[in-house]
Amino acid sequence: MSQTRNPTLSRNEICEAIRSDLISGKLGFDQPIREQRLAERFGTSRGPVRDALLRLTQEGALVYEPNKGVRVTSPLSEEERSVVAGMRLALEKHCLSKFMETMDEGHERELLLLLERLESACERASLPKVAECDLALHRYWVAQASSHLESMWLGLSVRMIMKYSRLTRYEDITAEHRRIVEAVLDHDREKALYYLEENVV
Amino acid sequence: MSQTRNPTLSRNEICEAIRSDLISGKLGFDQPIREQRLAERFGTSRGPVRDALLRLTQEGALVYEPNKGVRVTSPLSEEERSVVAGMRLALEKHCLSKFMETMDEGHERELLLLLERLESACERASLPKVAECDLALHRYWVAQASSHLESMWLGLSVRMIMKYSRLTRYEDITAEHRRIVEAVLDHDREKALYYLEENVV
DNA sequence: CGACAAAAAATTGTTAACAATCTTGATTGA
DNA sequence: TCAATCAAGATTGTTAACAATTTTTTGTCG
Repeated sequence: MSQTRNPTLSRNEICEAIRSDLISGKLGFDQPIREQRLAERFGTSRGPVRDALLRLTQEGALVYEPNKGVRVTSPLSEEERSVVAGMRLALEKHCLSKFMETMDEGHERELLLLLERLESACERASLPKVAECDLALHRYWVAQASSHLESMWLGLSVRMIMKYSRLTRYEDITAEHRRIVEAVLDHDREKALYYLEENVV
Repeated sequence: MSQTRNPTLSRNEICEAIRSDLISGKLGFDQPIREQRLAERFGTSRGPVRDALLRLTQEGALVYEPNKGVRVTSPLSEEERSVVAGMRLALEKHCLSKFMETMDEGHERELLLLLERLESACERASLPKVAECDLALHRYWVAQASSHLESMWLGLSVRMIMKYSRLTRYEDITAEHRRIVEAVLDHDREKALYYLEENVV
């Protein structure tokens, strides 16, 4: 999908595109990443590509070694994973709670749209898209609550979802998120946070 | 101290130097940052400087706007601060605990060295140095426990300490950290985590 | 004097060329 | 055959020049 020659994407778009590939697991762990290849793919020079790679490195999705470039980071251990999941949950609970306080009709429409996309991806059983839509939905309320917290959340979440379970059943994902969104639309804070916890941990 | 013309620092060193300036509060909030000036200061071209700025942007210490460069990020709200503090505490507790399991004599020496530096900075009442040494000590056990978690921790901590209280009493800082380190050297896990919590929150 | 417009300066964004480093494969000698 | 050495290629690191954009200054008109 992003394999086609896209003429002149901005730094940020390049970053999102590579991150999407990482989330969807197109790139294996420890696989090296070549700047020139990416530059050709995105139709730019190596400069903007380097910027994007550096950013993903700081995010933790890539690992950098001097004079050797970057490679896909190794998976989190179970221990690390559970610590990160706890941090992500705390962060997201706060953001969802805050988001619900200031939510208007536009937000509600957007929420339903993102949920629909996720369900559509689940129906097509397209794992990369499912992972992407999953993150996009969660990211929405985090971003609305605080741009400061959004970037922190992104780093945590990308790392966690890179190991997105190949075993998860799609109907579960759909159901879990539908429950959250419905509680949010009902302005039922307790229920929303409860379902969120079930989903994240 | 880093104002002197340093010939050819690596990307990482440039990043650490700018981060140090941010921690010590040399740069005011919303103050724009010019690439050319930094390039001259570090004796390189704009390329490596851009890399460093981009990295600090992802870390959350700087904010980027297209065609306008970066500026120092605005302070966290009290709410955001408390969420971030909680995340940092959870992360650091896990790391300190893990660190204590595999600690050897070399680690203990390093710990005492870092503590001495912090106390020395407190005696000289040099706030920038105190903030830097404070972070360096905490960073040590986090880095030893997990390089994966180190970068996450760094982002959280830099943001928090950028608002390092001008009111904190230096003897408190010294005492708090001495208590933690002593408990660590005693292999008293419970006590170490307890004092850590008192210090971070 | 103030508001608007145009020119100038400053700054960021991108690129291509070159330097430094690492990797690979062939060659040589024991 | 095996190991060490060296050369060739590939890759990353850095730089300077140029393009695009923004900001500041200047000039003009009402």
